[in-house]
Amino acid sequence: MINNFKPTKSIGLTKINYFRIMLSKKTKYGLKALTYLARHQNDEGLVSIGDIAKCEKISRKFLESILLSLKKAGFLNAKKGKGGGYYLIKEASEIKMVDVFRVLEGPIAMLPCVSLNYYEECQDCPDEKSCGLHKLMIEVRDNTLKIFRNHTLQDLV
Amino acid sequence: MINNFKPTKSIGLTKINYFRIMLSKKTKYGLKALTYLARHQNDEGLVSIGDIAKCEKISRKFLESILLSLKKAGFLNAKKGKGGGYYLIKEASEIKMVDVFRVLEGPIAMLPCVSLNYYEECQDCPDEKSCGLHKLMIEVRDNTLKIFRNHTLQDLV
DNA sequence: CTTAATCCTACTTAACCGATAGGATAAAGG
DNA sequence: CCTTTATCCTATCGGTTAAGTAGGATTAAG
Repeated sequence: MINNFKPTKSIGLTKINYFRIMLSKKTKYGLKALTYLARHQNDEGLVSIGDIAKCEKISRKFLESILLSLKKAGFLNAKKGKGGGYYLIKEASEIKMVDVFRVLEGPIAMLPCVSLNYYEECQDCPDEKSCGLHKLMIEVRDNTLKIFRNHTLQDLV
Repeated sequence: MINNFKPTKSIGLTKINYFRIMLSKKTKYGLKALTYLARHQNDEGLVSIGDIAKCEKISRKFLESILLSLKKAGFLNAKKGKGGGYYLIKEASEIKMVDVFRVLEGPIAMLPCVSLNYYEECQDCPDEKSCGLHKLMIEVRDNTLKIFRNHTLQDLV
C-alpha cells in the first residue's frame, strides 16, 4: 500500500470523518496526473502511466482507471503499444476545474435538489422555493461553482 | 425503512455518487429537528423526539442520537422522564449554521491541510504555500465559511 | 409503581473508496 | 512474425462508513 488512507481521526471525544465532504483520492490523483502531463508532455511528447505513478507515488492500477475516465471525458488522449502514453488534448489553460471535478468527484452541489447537472426532486420538501435549506445550498453551490469556473489546470502547474 | 437512500445513480455511462460531497442525512435531520424545535417550543414548552420523528418522518432511533449530539454540543437541553422533551437553549437567530454543520457534518474544508479546526499537514505536498490546489481549496473554504457564518437557524424557520 | 421520556452501548446492513489482479487489445521494432 | 511494452477492460477484495435498529439503563411525573 502506497498511501495510508486515514478516513477518521479522534480528537478528544469527537470523531472527525475526513471521509465525506473531503476530496477523494481519485480527484486528487487525477489532478496530479493532469498537472504532470501539462508539465512534461511538451518535452517528450507522450507520458506513460508508469512514469506518473512512480513520480507522484500513486498506485499504478488505480491511476490507470482514473486516466481512462479522463480520456473518456475528453481531456486527454492515448496512444497504445510500445512507446505509447497519454497526452493532453486541450491546453492547460483551457481545462476548467469545474469540468475536472464533475468528472472525477461528481456533482458539485451538496443536495440533489440543488444540482445543476444532476437535479433530482426533493423527497421531503413540499416547495423548494420556500425551503430555507434549499436557498442556503444554492448560495454555497453558486459560490463554489464560480471559483471552479474561474480556475484552470494552468493554475496548478 | 422510512427514507430511501439512493447513494448512486447511473446516467448513461457515468456513475454519479451523491454519497460524497453531499449533505448527510444526519445533518439534514438535525436541521429539521432544530427548525421544528424553533417553531414549536414556545407553544408547548417541551418537544419530544417522538413528535419530531413523526411529523418530519425521521427514523426515531436515529433522531435520538442526533439530538443527543446537538445537546452535547450545547444547542439544546433535555428534560427526562414523563412529560419531558427537548428545548433550545439559544435563540434561533443565535444558532449559526457554521456551528451546526461542524457538529453534525464535520470539517467544512475539502482537504485536511485547509481545515481551520482540524488542520493536518499535507502528506504529499512539499510546500503548502506554493501548492495550487491548496490555494484553490482555501478559496472554496473561505467562501463556504462566509455563507455558513452569515446564516442562522432563523433563516430556515 | 406504573408510565413515559431521554440516555447509552452495541449491532446490522448496504454501499463505497481505494487498491489489486489478470488478462485483452494494440502498436513498435527487431 | 513474434517479442516487448503500452493502454484498455472487467472483476474482485478489504476496510470503513452512513443509516438504521435493538435493548436496556436512567430519570421523573402522577
